[in-house]
Amino acid sequence: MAMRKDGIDTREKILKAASEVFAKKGYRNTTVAEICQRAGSNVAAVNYHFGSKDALYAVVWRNAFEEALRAYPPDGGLPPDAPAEQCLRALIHSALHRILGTGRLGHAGRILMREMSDPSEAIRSALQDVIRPLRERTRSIIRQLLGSKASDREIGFCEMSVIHQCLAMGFRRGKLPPGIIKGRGKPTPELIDALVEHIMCFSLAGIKAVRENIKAKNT
Amino acid sequence: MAMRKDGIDTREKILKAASEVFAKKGYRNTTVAEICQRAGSNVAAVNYHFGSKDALYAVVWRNAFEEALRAYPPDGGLPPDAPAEQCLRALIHSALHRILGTGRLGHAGRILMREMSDPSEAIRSALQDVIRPLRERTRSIIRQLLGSKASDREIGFCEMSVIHQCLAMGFRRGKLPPGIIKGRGKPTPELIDALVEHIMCFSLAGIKAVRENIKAKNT
DNA sequence: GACTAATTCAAATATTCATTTAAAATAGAC
DNA sequence: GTCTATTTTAAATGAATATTTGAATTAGTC
Repeated sequence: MAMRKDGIDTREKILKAASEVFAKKGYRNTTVAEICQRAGSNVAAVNYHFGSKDALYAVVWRNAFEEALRAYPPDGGLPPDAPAEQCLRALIHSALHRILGTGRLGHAGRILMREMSDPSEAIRSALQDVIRPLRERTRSIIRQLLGSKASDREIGFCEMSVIHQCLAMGFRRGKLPPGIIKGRGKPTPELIDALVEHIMCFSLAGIKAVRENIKAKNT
Repeated sequence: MAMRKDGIDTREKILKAASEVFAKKGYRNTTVAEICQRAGSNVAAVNYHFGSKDALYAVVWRNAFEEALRAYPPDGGLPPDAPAEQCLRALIHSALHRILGTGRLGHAGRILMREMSDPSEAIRSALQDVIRPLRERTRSIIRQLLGSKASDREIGFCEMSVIHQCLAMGFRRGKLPPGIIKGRGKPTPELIDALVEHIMCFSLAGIKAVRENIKAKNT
């Protein structure tokens, strides 16, 4: 007999609930019980529908990531030969939205963030597969901006400087530091845009300075 | 009767072992059993000498933090009226050493890092007490560099840009990304110095660019 | 409407850990 | 050397939580 509609339903409800809780608390700090309670189902449902907490986590991750990348592609829809500066802006825009986005679309970013500082065996390799191409793209853009004389180390340092400005906000999940926003609310689209502008301005100047340094060293 | 010498001994051994394990794995992922095994003592020792895992963690944190701050003071020994640029360099130098330092002196930084993305109730308030003055100092330096026209938001953004470049490396504990160092080893003092220079160069240029932006807006 | 495979459910099981206990060992004061 | 408070130890306890089980329910097919 084929899958029943109510079965598909609770599967979906669990997926949704799990997404929310995993994104909010991380893998280790969420219990199957909490997921099921939020989904309005029995605790056995997770194992019935997904096999294990690990497997559920992997599915949640894949779904969330694919959805977020579809909503905010790292190339921002730019043609492959767009100027490096535009590509950088698109990259920052995409990263910030994936990390700060409220609702479903922010889940992947927040899970990724947690995995960076406390990797869980469950999705380690899947995560690497996903990060690698993103990093390659970043490095290629920065290489263009730094010029052909840049060493791997210089590119690596700049990559780190740019990306971690984007990740920064993710580490204070929700609770943005005082002085940046008034209340304690979620980041508004307006704030995200302001952040994109700030990181662009800061990073372009930083990269240019590093580039000058390289030039000075090579004379 | 006073404390016995062997008692003091195992207390010390546990403190040392706990420091190492907590710094490496974070609070939630370390077990009392592992600490005691590494210390060569019975599992009951933690509770006998410290009362609980929580309490042990708090002592470890306080010791590690005080030691690290003594070894790498955020003002780098500069006089209170030193120019802002020098203060910024000292701040970055201190932060990087506390985060990347191998051995004992790196523990506080690594614990702090973990607490940022996954705070444990055990030391939440102690942590805040410690971070507040550091942040105040950072903001004050950045305020000087940005000029008096800078808004709280602009200061906050720049603070974030600078500090998270320093934190960046901490999130890849040990495993530095390829392209930055050759092997997979621990960060060498030489690498740390290079990082300080990079972050200084990148950040000063970034801050200057933001400052120009502010000036342009105000005309 | 009866049948059956899919799903739900409550309870049981198993595992991992922190913490407690109470007896045994021992360092240090006298 | 004896005595006692301190410390160590192995085992017990208890709490949290993922997973399993088997019976009960139910949706969909004929």
